[in-house]
Amino acid sequence: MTDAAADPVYKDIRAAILAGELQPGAPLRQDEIAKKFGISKIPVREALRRLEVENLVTFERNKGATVRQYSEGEVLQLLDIRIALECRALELAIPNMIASDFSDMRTHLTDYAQRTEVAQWSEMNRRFHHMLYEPSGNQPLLNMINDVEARLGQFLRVLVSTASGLERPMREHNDILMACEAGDIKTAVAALRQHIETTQKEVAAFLRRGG
Amino acid sequence: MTDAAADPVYKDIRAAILAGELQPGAPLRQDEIAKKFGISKIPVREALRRLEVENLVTFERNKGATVRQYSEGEVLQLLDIRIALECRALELAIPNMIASDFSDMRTHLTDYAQRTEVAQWSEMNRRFHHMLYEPSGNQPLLNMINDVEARLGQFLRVLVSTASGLERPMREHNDILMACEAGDIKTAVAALRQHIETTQKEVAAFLRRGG
DNA sequence: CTTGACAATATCGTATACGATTTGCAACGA
DNA sequence: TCGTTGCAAATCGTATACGATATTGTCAAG
Repeated sequence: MTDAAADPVYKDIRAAILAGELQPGAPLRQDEIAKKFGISKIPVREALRRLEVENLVTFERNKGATVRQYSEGEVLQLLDIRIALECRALELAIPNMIASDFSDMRTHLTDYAQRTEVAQWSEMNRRFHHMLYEPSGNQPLLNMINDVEARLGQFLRVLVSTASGLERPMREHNDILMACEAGDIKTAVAALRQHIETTQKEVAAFLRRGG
Repeated sequence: MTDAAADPVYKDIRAAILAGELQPGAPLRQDEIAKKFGISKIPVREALRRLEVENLVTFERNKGATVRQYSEGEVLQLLDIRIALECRALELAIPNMIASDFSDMRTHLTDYAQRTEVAQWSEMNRRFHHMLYEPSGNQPLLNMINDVEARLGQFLRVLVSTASGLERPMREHNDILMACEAGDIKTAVAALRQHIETTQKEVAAFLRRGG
């Protein structure tokens, strides 16, 4: 973060992994990356180590770094973590929501519903969820949600564009938002929880069929 | 982890921070650490960067690393995260608990109650909580709980030995364990939640009095 | 005595260099 | 043909070296 040379490397590689441009298992050669950015290996290594701690990259001694591959079980476990973090975030956020928050979210959902490009669904979905949690004001919590999101990213992007269509999530998003507007924390949290649990079931089914 | 030279540095400094030997704000000089371990600065930097991503250390450009200082608000927010993660972990763990888990926890609590050394309370408390969550089998979740625990460590160690005594936590621990033995997820989670919320209130009070 | 400018020192960040390990390939023998 | 062995190239991990930046101490002017 404070590190001039490593920072662009970190950002670029991270973005490439999240966008799916770098597939799991892809090797990340230090010299190659260093040359590309016109720097030495040392800041490159620091960027890669950082991604390692974020669980996006794996190091093997004397073999270097590769884009991390998640097992099926881990994906389901990460969704359990999402349930924990996001339900709590929503619970904390609802009492802080104001009129403009609701209208922003409504606008976003309307926009979302009209998008036909499958590629954008994933990003818009992500954005809606974050709008729900931001009023919590709990930055460490929001950061953790982002981290988990990043780890699941590759996987869910594929899933969203195949398994679940647009209708079911949209309906559930609406239900959650309505409960928020009513200030009904219990209902909203229950709806969010079910929303993520359904995703979890879809992932499980997707994997069973050999995704 | 895969990194021979940096690993001992990482472990040592991390342990020193968690044990409170390195106070928040304390500078971590690279050359000094390197000499102490008989290595160069480069692996030292990697160890420190790793601790930075774990939020235990802060870097300032051209000023180096210091042990991170948490603000009062952040401590309370981290406790909100504990509520999220630990309640979920317990929920997932209870269905997997077997007789030996219960007896291990009972034994531990009995042992705990007889300790008179305040210094040990914090560690025994930590251990009990982890025994509750381990049967969840969700390793990524357990790792996150550990991370949050580490960030709160310095703070709670002080608190446990001052604000709350031994009686109240022990009673609550007992309540949680009894609900687990009864297989009553709802009651157990509610009790755990209240347990952490009480800690949160104690921290808030402690800070208000200028801890 | 205080304050500001400047020099000396300490510390950091990273490029370069090099030994260590792994990987790819080719020559050889079964 | 196929598996082995050994060498060459690729890649890694880290020590050393050095320019850049921050910190500290000194001295002169006010």
